[in-house]
Amino acid sequence: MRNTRQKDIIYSALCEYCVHPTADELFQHIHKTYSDIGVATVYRNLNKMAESGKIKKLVDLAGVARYDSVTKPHFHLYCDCCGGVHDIMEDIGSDLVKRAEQDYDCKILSLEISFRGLCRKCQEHLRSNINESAELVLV
Amino acid sequence: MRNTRQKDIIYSALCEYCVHPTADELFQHIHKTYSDIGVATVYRNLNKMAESGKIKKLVDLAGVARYDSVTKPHFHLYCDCCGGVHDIMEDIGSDLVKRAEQDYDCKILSLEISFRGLCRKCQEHLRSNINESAELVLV
DNA sequence: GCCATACTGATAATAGTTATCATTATCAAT
DNA sequence: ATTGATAATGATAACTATTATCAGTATGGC
Repeated sequence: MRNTRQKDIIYSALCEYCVHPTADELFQHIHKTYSDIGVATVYRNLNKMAESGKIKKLVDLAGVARYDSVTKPHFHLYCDCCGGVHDIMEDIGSDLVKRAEQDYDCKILSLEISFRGLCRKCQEHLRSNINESAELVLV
Repeated sequence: MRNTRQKDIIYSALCEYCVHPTADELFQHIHKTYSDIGVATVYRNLNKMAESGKIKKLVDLAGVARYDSVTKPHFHLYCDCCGGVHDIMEDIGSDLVKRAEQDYDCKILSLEISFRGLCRKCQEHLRSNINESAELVLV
């Protein structure tokens, strides 16, 4: 794998995010500053970096790929309100893997835990809105 | 939601599977017997039943939607070898949810645990093949 | 600096899914 | 049973996310 200007730009752009962007979101963001970098290059590099383990690839509830620069084991909260994907750094994996392997006589290589709900920010907004107006309706 | 012949056929077809099929796999299967049922109807009914809670919708590692007639809480093993999605019925959810809600001050509405690895059958095949031939290479 | 070749950008192609719309089936009220 | 409002259907067009193609370009070991 060669080092290219594009790869560096894509990786640093990804690192700016904490709500793990899709390939296209990242492309749009990069395109503002570096209009010479093509979509295919963004997709290609993200997938290559995910394969090599430099970044993580995950699939959101709509089936769209998202990318994460944090590689140490952790899980994700998909916010119903803002659509963002936030990190949950609980340490639980290993027990779970051992139990499932014993109970089902299978080999587990990795696990991904996806929580669905409301992130801290959205919950706060919701709370304050409810205080201001009782007519608020959740979408 | 009205009752239709199509919905019944689609639901019973889904119930036959234990490796949760994609909408298209289900359509292909149904099409053999009921060639008058269209693809759109299969997609539509699966999504409607998932919304109403009659079945579960999940997204596999490739981002493709899969459907599951088992609605009680459980998790999934995505087999790297056969591509199937198998049920893991461990009881762990509630502790995890409480901990994450406390630690991250968020509201969790559901969680999905996805294991990646080898299912029982594939692991058995692998073991017996290794005994027969030492040249076996994992893909 | 040279050269093999991995990488690039533009674009065509693909896969999975959803939207459109005229037609048909369902079901509550008669 | 018949009616009528309308939800559901099937065919297909459209859309979205992603990958493949390919000629041209940049990288890095020599």
